[in-house]
Amino acid sequence: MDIRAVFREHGLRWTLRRERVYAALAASESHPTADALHELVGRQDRGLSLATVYNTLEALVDHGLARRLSVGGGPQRFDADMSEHAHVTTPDGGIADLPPDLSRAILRSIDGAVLAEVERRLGVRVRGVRVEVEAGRGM
Amino acid sequence: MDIRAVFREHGLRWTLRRERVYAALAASESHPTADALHELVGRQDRGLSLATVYNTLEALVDHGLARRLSVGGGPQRFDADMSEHAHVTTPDGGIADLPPDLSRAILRSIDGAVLAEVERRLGVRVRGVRVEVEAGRGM
DNA sequence: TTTCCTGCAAAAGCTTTGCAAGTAC
DNA sequence: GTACTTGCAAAGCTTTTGCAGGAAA
Repeated sequence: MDIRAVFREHGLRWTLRRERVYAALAASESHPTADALHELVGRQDRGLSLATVYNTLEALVDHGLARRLSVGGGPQRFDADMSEHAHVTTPDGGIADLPPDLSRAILRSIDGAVLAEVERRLGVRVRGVRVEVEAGRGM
Repeated sequence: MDIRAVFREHGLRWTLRRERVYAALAASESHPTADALHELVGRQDRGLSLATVYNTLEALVDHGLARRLSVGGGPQRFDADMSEHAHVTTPDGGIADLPPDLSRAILRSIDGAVLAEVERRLGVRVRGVRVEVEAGRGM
């Protein structure tokens, strides 16, 4: 599907730079940092500035086309996969998707009634649940 | 219980500064940042440097007396409550504990068999599962 | 006595911002 | 034409580090 159309649907102005950053993010498996994307896209597009990558990522997040992943410590990582899915974090600071079936199994097992109770007691709306499996080294 | 003894049990050298930082962190409900702790403890202990707060927090984390909380964006937050518990994050970047019973209900509902499957397929050891409920504004 | 901790100041890393010029709509 | 985006450079904020002196074990 045309990226231009995706942007338009999300109320985001199209530019060639944004398209490239978004395409690279969507194609990546590794939940890259802004710097990694700058490096990656910059190989084809020499003039791309790091500031534009940051601005683009913020625009993507604001318009619901990407997520910020919270990792303890290091630079921020981004993910263009907006479907509900869980992550695994490794001791060296890496982060990866859990295989889709396991992701689903975990997320489905969380009882909706408990989330409704959270809403009732805290007076908030639950937007989603983030699940991260912390992996230690070896077995 | 004596903080000195807690440190010793965890193989962490005791100093008055560390005791104060740890006590303040343990007493806090708000998952403070390093800067917030520096400000808080610094009211009683004027000479405390921010570098020492950072060093202390790192030592606490390394010795299993505190956790680093990953929040998207802002400065790092810390938590001295090492029991398995879930958090709620608010749209303004805040983070709070879920009420204990709801925490338990969510964490217990995650099927151990699925985690065993994660270990088998990914060849890792599962150290824990982080759960964060994302709260939106109002209801 | 040995090893580690501390404050200070400087450095390093990540992210945001101001501005003038350029581009999407 | 208007409003938003861009690159550049500078600033801002968070975190780490080197070092000389001091404190814990």
